[in-house]
Amino acid sequence: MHSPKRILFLDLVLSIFRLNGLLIAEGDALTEKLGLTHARWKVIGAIALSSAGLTVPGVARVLGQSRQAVQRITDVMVEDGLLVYQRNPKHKRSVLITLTEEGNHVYNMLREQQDPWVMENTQEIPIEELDQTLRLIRRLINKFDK
Amino acid sequence: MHSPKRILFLDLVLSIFRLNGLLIAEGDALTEKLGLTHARWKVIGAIALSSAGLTVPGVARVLGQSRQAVQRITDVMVEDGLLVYQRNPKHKRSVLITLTEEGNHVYNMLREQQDPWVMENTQEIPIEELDQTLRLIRRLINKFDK
DNA sequence: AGTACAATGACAACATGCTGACATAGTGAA
DNA sequence: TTCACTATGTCAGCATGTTGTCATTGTACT
Repeated sequence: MHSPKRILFLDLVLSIFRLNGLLIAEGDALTEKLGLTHARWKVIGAIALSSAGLTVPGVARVLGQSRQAVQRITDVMVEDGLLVYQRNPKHKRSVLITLTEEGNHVYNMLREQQDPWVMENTQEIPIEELDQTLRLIRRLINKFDK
Repeated sequence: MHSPKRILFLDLVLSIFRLNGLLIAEGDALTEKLGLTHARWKVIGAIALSSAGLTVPGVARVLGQSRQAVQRITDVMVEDGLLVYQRNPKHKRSVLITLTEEGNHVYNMLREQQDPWVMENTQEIPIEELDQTLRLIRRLINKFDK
């Protein structure tokens, strides 16, 4: 009933919750000077990583969020001049989101903050351990993502 | 610049975000019939696990959240009859939170849902892998939790 | 004892997430 | 082509999280 595995797994779940919160706080601190929040750097990151351009529901699928939540954020980011909606040759209504010049600039600044942060927090951790952990996390994601 | 480790780590971070969302969805689905939401079962779990009773800021510290957020949830849960505030012999203002009979009942039902869920999702995963992953996650938590 | 600092409760403003509902556009099969 | 189904944008309501502020209570040090 209270098997070691059960305890271990529940502990892992709670730790995921905890780490999630801490990572968001880290990211927010990292990007505070850029005027970004976690909702925004997630979107910027997703778009910057996509070569072909993404639609709003596309970003939502990548981030695993509702399209409505993403739409609200991108609407504000377009107003703020970080993103632009561009005609989508493949779809009359669903526009593509791309970074403006300013959006690209912010992304580059984000990278400048992020790189040393990653360095600092991974240098003592063997790459094999990171890899093993990522594999297990992915395995769990696949289990739950239906 | 785009070192494998950097990519791996950022991938891990994104996967943590993703898994966090999926776990919350899983928990919500699991406890839907009990009338719980993730904000509530987190609080119930924290209180049930503490033998001595917890204060509102105490729960907040355990969960890594703001005391205001926890206060809001517990106030509603007291109204709903799941929790009671009890005099704290050690502090005139800061009351202790305990489960009511109904709260205990709900927690037991939660356990009945949770146990098979844990079984189902861990049976193919060696305990060593869970342990390794938990250790790395904890290591990262300690790094960021200051 | 007195006093500065920390902890707590309470309230407010705001950001972000979800779901539901509706109209419209796109897609694929008969 | 037509028609059912899916995808998308939009609006609304709500749950949950954060931070900031203020008054009050506790605590610890001199």
